[in-house]
Amino acid sequence: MFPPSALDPADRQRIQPLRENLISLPVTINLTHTLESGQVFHWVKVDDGMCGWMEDQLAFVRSTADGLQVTAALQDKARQYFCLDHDLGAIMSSFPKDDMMQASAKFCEGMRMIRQPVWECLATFIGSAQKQVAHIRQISARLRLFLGETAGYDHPMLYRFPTAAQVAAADLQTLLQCGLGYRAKNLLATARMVDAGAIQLEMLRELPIDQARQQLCTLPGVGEKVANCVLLFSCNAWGAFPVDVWIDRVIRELYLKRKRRVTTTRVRDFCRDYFGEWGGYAQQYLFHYARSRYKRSAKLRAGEH
DNA sequence: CTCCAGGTTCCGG
DNA sequence: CCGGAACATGGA
Repeated sequence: MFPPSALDPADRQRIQPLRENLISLPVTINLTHTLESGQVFHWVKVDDGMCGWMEDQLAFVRSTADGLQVTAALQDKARQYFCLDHDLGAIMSSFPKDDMMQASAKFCEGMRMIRQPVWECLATFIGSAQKQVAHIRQISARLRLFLGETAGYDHPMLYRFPTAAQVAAADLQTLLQCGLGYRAKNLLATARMVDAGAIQLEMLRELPIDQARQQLCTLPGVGEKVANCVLLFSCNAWGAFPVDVWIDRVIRELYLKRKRRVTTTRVRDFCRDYFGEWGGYAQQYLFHYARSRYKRSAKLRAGEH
């Protein structure tokens, strides 16, 4: 199985400093829901916590009754990364109280949004098209191992995610070996455009959401769905609402069940109007709940929640 | 083996 | 704007 599900003994020893001087940030957070719900794909379990990159810093985190624990030196980074400035309670209460939304809120209690680096998010989601979450993890691990810089650890996920320049300098063959399939040429072309300055990723955060989305969609392999993932997960656009196959099913079967001729345009407009300015959170909760339920039961059907 | 996965792009109605 | 089909790869 790739990547390895656990750290080898040497890595466990090496990350020990990250587990010292832990402080508790008093917030509501469920790390399993937050880090394993398809927002990010690179965290690895270590004992009772998890290890992974918060932007350019490798960290160990764990949740306890006191809140989120992280080594003191990285507390500011953690506040930023896990969006601890967001009032989860206020956000959740801003959503309609329909059955599906309430069931999702209950199941995903403590799930937070993550502020990701723009390039890493963009590259990862270009590779996510028609791929299972487990496979997206595999691609992330191989990109790190083949193209990223080592940080002195053995585990592939503890290598740095390759920069746009590093991906741009790669050949197609290497990207194919990462398991990207037909997405390889899109990632390569996008990396080269970013590296050449055809688009300023950091500037996207300053633009109105529609302009930012328009720019993102000029990149090969980036359509509306991937663009919305980038906007939501890395550009502070909390109303961005990615519609993937799961969300599409949820909306059509639960929210627009009696409607006729439900087109993709109509699904998109409904989501924007119904869930509001924090809709991205609602989307992530619905996505995670729908997938978790599917794994246990047979099929997504109205009335089962 | 078949089916499907956090889609995008191109093409004819 | 809308529906279909092609596009690679691997887990279930």
